[in-house]
Amino acid sequence: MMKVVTRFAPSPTGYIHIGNVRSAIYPYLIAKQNSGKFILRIEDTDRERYVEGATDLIEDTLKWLGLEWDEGPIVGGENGPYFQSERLSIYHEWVKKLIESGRAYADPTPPEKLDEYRKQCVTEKRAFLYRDFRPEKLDFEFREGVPIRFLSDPKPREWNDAVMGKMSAGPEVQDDIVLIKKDGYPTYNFAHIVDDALMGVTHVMRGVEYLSSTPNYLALYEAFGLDVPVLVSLPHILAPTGNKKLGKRDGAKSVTEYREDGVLAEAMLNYLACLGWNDGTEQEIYTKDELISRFSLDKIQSSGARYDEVKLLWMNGQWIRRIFNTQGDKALYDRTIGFWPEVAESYPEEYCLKVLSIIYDRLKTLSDLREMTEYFFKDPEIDVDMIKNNKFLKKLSEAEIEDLYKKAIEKLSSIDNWDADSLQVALNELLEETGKKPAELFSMIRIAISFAPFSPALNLTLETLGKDIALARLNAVARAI
RNA sequence: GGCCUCAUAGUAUAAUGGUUAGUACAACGGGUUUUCAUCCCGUCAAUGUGGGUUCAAUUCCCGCUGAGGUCACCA
Repeated sequence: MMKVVTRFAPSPTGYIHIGNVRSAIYPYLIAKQNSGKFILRIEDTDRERYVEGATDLIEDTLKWLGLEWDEGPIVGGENGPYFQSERLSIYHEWVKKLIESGRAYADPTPPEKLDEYRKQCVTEKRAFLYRDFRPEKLDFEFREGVPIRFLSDPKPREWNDAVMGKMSAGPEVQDDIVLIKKDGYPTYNFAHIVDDALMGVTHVMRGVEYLSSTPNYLALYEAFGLDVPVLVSLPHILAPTGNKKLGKRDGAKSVTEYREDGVLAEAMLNYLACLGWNDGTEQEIYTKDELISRFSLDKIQSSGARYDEVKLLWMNGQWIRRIFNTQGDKALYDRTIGFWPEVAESYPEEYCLKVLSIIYDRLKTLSDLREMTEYFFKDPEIDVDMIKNNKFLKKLSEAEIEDLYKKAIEKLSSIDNWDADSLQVALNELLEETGKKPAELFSMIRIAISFAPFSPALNLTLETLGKDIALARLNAVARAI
C-alpha cells in the first residue's frame, strides 16, 4: 500500500486561529493513523502579505497542540526545501514543461485591461473567464516579468471529495489560471500541485473555499499526468454570531492565546477535533491517541460548525480533572506553573500542591488559580459587610455573631490533630453545641478565613491554611466586628 | 448575476425507509451538611418549506426558501 502523506501548508500571514487550525489537525490524525508522514510546508509566495515571525507562530502552535511534523522547517526532510520561496526554480522548471507541450503561455495583458474585462463581465452578469479574452496568437516563451497562464482544456469533470461526496463541474468553471506571477513567484494554484506531487502527498485537506477551484486543479493534474490525491474539503468554522466563517476580524484569538489563558492543549485539540466531526459514539472526551485511532474522513460533517467557547471551557474543566485523577496531582501541578498568584511564589511546592488538590475541581481554566487561591497565600482584607450582608448571616444579631465567633475560636483552638477529619468532627460538635444550621455557622467561618465569594470545603480549607493562620484570621475578624 | 456547497433543539451532534428522534454544552429546577464548583437527578427544546416515490420519509428525488463559498498576477 502506498504510504500516506499529508500536509499542513499555511501561508505565513499571521497567527493560526481556531478557524483555520483544523486543516492542521485532521491531516495530522490521518497521517498518524496510517503510520504515514505529516509535512509542514510554508506557502510564502505572496510577498505582499508575508508577515515576519509568522512561521514561528505557526510552528509554536503546532508544537503546543502536539502536532509534530515529520518533514518541514527545523526538522528538514528528503523533499525540501519546505518554504515555497526557496523552490522557485522547481516551479519554473515545471512550468517550462507545460509551455513546451503547449499547455501554458505568457500572458501580456496589463492589469488595467484585466480589470476592464472583469467589469465587463459584471455588467453582462456572467462569471469572469480569462479564456474568453485570450489573445488569438499565443506566446509560448518563458520570460522574466511576464505571467504564465495555463491553457485550459474545459470539459465536464467528475471527482470525489471525501467530505462532500461525488462532485461534478462543467467547462464553464475552468479557466486559464495564472501559474507564475509577474514577479516570478508561483500562484498557490500552481505551487501546491507541484509540491504535493513532489512530496508524495496523498491527501489534500483544505477549507471548502477551494472546492470551486478544484476543476482547475484537476485539469492541472491531468496536464502533468499526475494521480489525483484524496481531496478533502473542510467546512468552515463559524463565528459565534452571524453566519460567516470565523476569522481574525471576528476577534478570533490565536490558538496559543488560549494557552496563556490557561487552556490545556489536550482540551483544545479535543474540542477542535470534535467540532464538526464525531465517531458515531457518545464519547466526548478523547485523548490524542484515541483521536488518531478513531478519526475518519467520512464522519466529518459537511456543513459548517459554530465555534462555542463555552463548550471549550467545559471541556477544559473536564481535562483538568482528568489529568488530576488519572495522572496525579503532580502532573496537573506541573501544568499550572505561571498561573498562580504572585504571592504564591515564596511558598513551597508542597503547599501549592495541597491547595491545588482541594481547588482543582473548581477550575475552568488554569488562570482561575490566580483569583481563586489568593487567600491561601496572604491574609485577606477584612470586609465586615460581607459577613453582615451574607444571606444566611444577615438575620443574626451582631452580638450573636460575636458570640459564635468566640465559640468557634474556642472549639478550633482545642483541636490537637489539625487534620480534615478531626476538623469535621469538631465542626459537627460545634453545630450541635450552638444549635446553628450549617449554612450559618459554616458561612461565618468560611468568610472569616477567606473573604472570597467561594472556597473549597470548610474542613479542607482550614486544614490547608493551618491552625495558626486559621485562628489568627478568626481572631482578627472577631475583634473587628 | 453564473457556477458550486450546505440545512436535526440556542449550540455541537446521533440515528434509521418504521424509534417515545438519542447524547453533550447552554438554560432552568432539584439533590450531595455553608458558598462556588464537581458529581448525580430532572425540565425545556429540533428534523426549514412545498411537492413527489413508498404501506411508511427526518432519511431517497425535485422545486422553493435560507445560509455560505467562488468568479485575484491572495491563499
